[in-house]
Amino acid sequence: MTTPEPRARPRWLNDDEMRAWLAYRRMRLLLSAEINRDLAQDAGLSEADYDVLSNLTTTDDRRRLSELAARMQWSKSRLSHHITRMEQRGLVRREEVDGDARGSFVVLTPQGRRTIEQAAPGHVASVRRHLMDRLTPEQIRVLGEIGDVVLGPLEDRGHDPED
Amino acid sequence: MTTPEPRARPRWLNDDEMRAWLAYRRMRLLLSAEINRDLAQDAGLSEADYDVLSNLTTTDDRRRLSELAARMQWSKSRLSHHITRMEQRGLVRREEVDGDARGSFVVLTPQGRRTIEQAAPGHVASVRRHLMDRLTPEQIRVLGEIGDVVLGPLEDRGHDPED
DNA sequence: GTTCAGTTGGTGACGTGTCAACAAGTCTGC
DNA sequence: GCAGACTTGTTGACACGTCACCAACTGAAC
Repeated sequence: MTTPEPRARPRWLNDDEMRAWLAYRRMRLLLSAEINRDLAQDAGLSEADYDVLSNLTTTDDRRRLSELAARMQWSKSRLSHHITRMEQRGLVRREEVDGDARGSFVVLTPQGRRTIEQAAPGHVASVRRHLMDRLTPEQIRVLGEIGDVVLGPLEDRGHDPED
Repeated sequence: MTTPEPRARPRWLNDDEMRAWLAYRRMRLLLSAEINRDLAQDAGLSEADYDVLSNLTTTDDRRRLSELAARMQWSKSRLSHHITRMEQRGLVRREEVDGDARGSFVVLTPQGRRTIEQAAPGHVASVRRHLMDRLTPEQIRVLGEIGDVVLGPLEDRGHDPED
């Protein structure tokens, strides 16, 4: 309230910055909605489901819950809840870990594997249709750059999505 | 399942495309979390709250619910729920519309106005700190461009976020 | 061995967003 | 004026994510 300088003269966003900020926010809202819609319609999956499944396709189709959470940058709590729901739909199941009675594996079921394999081509097509095929190679490159610059500081010392 | 061509040879994402796609998704997850955290901490608002309030600051600090929903590209249902919650916190209130008994205005309360005015400088600073000040003018320009290209088709003939 | 700090994962309560259904009101054409 | 179509906004059920908390377990120091 009384801190004099920080609040004093805010440097507002200029036109380009405002345009970029709105672009980012609208994409978060509309682009995500569109891609999620496609995914739900032709595979019955949410984007979150798709992510879990695709991060689970490895040599043996299983990962420790913590490892999976860290990899996806989800909180363990979020993942635990989500796994519970996916378990009820038969897409994954939990399994005990030998040698660490606290731990649990998340394992892709055959149905889960079938589902992700059938969903993948359509999902890629959807990402292409709504995003990639509208951008020039240069724009795609810059988008990647932006991610590196913005996410670098957050992924390191950032406030982890830990519980 | 048996449609031969569309599913046949999916054009997977190349390296730059994958990098851009991951960048977009990680930003959606981490950048949003960071900016929301700041906003919650120093103004007690969610990003959604902030948006509603800032879209409500006009000459007379009021808008029709539908108009506000369209402007924000929210569904009327979402907005109605959210307004109910903000109403309970004293940030906005509903008011009847003369001449259309179905309608209702959403009106900024004095407390709502104070809140947004106090929150704005810190929020801008947060957007700068986490995003804008990390980007070159060129990157900012391209991000705006990307928004135009991607959102154009969605905002027009897109599946409206209507109820 | 025992202690104790740290880790792993789960849980319940809560705020949020979506979807489908709905009531009430308005508008159009006749 | 009135039937039928459309609009406005609300609601309830549900899926999701966060937060705070917890129980069970592990591992290192002593």
